[in-house]
Amino acid sequence: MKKCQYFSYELLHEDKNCGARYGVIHTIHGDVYTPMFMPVGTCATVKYISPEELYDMNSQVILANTYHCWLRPGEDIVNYAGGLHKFMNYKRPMLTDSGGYQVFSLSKNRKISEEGVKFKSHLDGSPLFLSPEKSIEIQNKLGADIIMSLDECPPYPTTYDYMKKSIERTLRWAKRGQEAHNNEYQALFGICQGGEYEDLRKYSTTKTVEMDFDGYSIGGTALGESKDVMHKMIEYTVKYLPKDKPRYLMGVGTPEDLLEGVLRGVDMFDCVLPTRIARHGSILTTYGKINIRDKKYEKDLSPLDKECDCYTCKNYTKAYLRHLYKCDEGLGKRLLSIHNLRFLLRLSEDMRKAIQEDRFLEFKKEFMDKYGQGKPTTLIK
RNA sequence: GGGAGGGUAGCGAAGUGGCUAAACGCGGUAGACUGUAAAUCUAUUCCUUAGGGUUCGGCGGUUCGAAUCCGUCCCCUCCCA
Repeated sequence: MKKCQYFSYELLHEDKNCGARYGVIHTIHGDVYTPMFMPVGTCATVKYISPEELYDMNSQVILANTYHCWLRPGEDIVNYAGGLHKFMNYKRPMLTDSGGYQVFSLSKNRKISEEGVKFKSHLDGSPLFLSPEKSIEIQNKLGADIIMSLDECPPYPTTYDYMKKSIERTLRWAKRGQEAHNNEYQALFGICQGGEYEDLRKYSTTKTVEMDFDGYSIGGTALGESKDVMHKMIEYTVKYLPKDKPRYLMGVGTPEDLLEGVLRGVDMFDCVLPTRIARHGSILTTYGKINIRDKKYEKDLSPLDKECDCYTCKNYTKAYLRHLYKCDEGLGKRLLSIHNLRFLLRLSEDMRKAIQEDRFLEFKKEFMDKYGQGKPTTLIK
């Protein structure tokens, strides 16, 4: 195992009134401030968005996905090109997911064993085998600043017995991945699972922490559980995490989920939501979610969100964006994605500021008072 | 002037006596989307006071029953003169 000497986390300030924390992560590609939202670029690109546009919207870390990059173009080609940063011309820090989420999302096409996961490629059905060692090997070649240990992400709900077996196996996989890790420039995060079961969350978390990772991820949330359950999953995990390491809530989420996570001491988030829903016409605004497709915006010459400072809001009207959307023009998807990403990045900035001033709770209430005035967002049944 | 084929919902297009208010596609109107198998998926789309009402170029027939059969008129496309 190669321990990373180029990665560290500093807790700069804790809000006096809640668990929210402001910090900085040092990497060889620069410093990033937390709490932060990380845009997802599964196939080594944030869909429709260039690196320059990401810098402009003050994006810090972006993600790429091990499973997808493994299939195309292949980790050796990325490595030959000089790693993900050079390959895709992104100069800021990057993170790769381990393929653990595909253990969940491709569940119809895979089989889990102690050794690893057998997949059928979603592209052509060809057989694939991903082990903890293989995942780390691929990620070592991809060269992101932060990499993830391969985990099993069981669906929600999962029985207690299965979850117990699953977290035991994920712990063994974590150990194997740690031993396989062979790139001193990369920080390795362990992933805590355990579903909604308090004792399993505690067990998974404390055992993972004992292995001394560079940071800790909270997995298994936002899989269809209620908000209450999600909040409990976060609490059951954060409780056992060390203060001097970053905490990453994987796959989350909505503006309200970010606020709830930060309130409970989470530092990092990622989610496909802003980009995916943008491509489908849904827009996050200060006053709630809207759909640009709706006829009421046909002649609306105002920006998507009057309080937004993004490139799209500074330059384009709803009427034009609606037109682009309805014509299925790529520029529409790009402009809408820019807005939604900037919305969550700006929310992150505002949260950091509020925490430094010990007024996170007030900020959260003010934000939700406005955001809730729009159409209620029922993202989880 | 002669011959042939057509006119079905906003558009394209099935259907050729009852199971047809009428397949399907597009377009329209809405909804969903949380570590991306996602430029995807779902609902809805003649009118309606929800009981019904009015439709398949127009009009008139045949029939218990017609978008479907018959007559006639209008219009469109192609070929020959």
